[in-house]
Amino acid sequence: MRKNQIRINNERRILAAAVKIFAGYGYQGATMRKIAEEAGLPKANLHYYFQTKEQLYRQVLDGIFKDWLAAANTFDECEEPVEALRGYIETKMDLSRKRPLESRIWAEEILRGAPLIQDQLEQTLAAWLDTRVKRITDWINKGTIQAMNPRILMYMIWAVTQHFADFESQIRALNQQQNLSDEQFAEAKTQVVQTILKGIGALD
Amino acid sequence: MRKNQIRINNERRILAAAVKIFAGYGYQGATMRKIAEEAGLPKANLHYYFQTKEQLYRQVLDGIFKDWLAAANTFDECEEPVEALRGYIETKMDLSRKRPLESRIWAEEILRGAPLIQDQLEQTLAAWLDTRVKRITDWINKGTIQAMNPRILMYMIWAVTQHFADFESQIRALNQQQNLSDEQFAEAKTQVVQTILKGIGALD
DNA sequence: ATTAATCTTGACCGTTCGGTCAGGTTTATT
DNA sequence: AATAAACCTGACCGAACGGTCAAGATTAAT
Repeated sequence: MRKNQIRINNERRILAAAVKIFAGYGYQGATMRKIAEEAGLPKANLHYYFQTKEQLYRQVLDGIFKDWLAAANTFDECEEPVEALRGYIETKMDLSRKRPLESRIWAEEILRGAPLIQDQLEQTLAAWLDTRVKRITDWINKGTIQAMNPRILMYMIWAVTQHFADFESQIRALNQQQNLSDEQFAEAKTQVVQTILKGIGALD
Repeated sequence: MRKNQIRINNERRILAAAVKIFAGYGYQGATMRKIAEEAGLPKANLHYYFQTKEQLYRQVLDGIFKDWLAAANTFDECEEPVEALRGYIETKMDLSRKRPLESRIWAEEILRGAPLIQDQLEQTLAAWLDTRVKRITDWINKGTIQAMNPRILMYMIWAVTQHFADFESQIRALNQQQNLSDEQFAEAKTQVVQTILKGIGALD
């Protein structure tokens, strides 16, 4: 029962190539020719599976968005703010480390004013954020963490964790032209968690 | 003694238009036609003052880089970590608020791997960072702030402050389709400063 | 007033872009 | 074995790109 196997395989190949090229050149800078070359397929073949460049790009964005939301599981499963936030920050840091390309595509889309994902931001992401804001507000009301604006806290977490993916080339230039080693990244992860948790009065 | 007045005027107009268009569309998405239209000049005239699109883009980046470094004055003029860091963070936040376009151009350049400014990053910015790292290390050795990796602290500050410019469209989508009001932004500024300073043990 | 330098611009050029399509090949169904 | 469905692809298209250029207009210097 392995119908469509060809389609499944080729779509996967094309999407993987598209992630690389979109991340490396941006939406406008990426060309169907480059993606086809990266995928090892003729350009016309891409248009057989994805009618337009924009449609291919949308599917890439969809995949990123799903990973993005899935990273919140830890946040939801933990009762206490220290565990929940630590887990969420660490998961986001790991995502930046393991899948920086996706983070960069997302960042560029937002940078350009989110022309294609505005709806998703205003609907899905806004709802997602609302429920997390409520949880943080509960913690504040219970006195577990200090009073603050939960939205700004989330913005800070997103900013810092994604920075290690989005600004990788800057960090490399400031680190003797070397990407952060596993040890350096682990140190960064620890320090980010500590600084934020301590910064909102969740520690000591 | 107002020679070259025409040149000065037109270069300024073109550069201002270039900032808008590069920020709005990215390097590849920006076209000389759009910039010319924004500047209210014929396209051929742009090439009279700036030979190529890349040269125009480089000059835009140079201007941004200078502002960027100039923001560090507060940092250098203050003796104590709380003053110095608070001043630096606030200055960077104000830059994000008042000149988000420049921040976005910078971000896109880094996102693409910094193809045109790698040298500046490795030379000027690396040296700039080194001297600030030394100052922070002194504070740590004196026990004014807790032990940490000063570089990661700087990355965090950059990430958070620039996020409010670079991810403005995301923040707007999560804020009932409204840009942050002056009051909201002031709140964000305060919270960012408080969280980071408290997070590194510089407060209380 | 004359000359030189600077500035302006419409028309044009080669290249590359996203996308199309006809016709051939391979795979699945009966 | 025959038919249908899915897949493949070289060649092509109009549009838009960055950039050029010659010829004219304006400004500065003498």
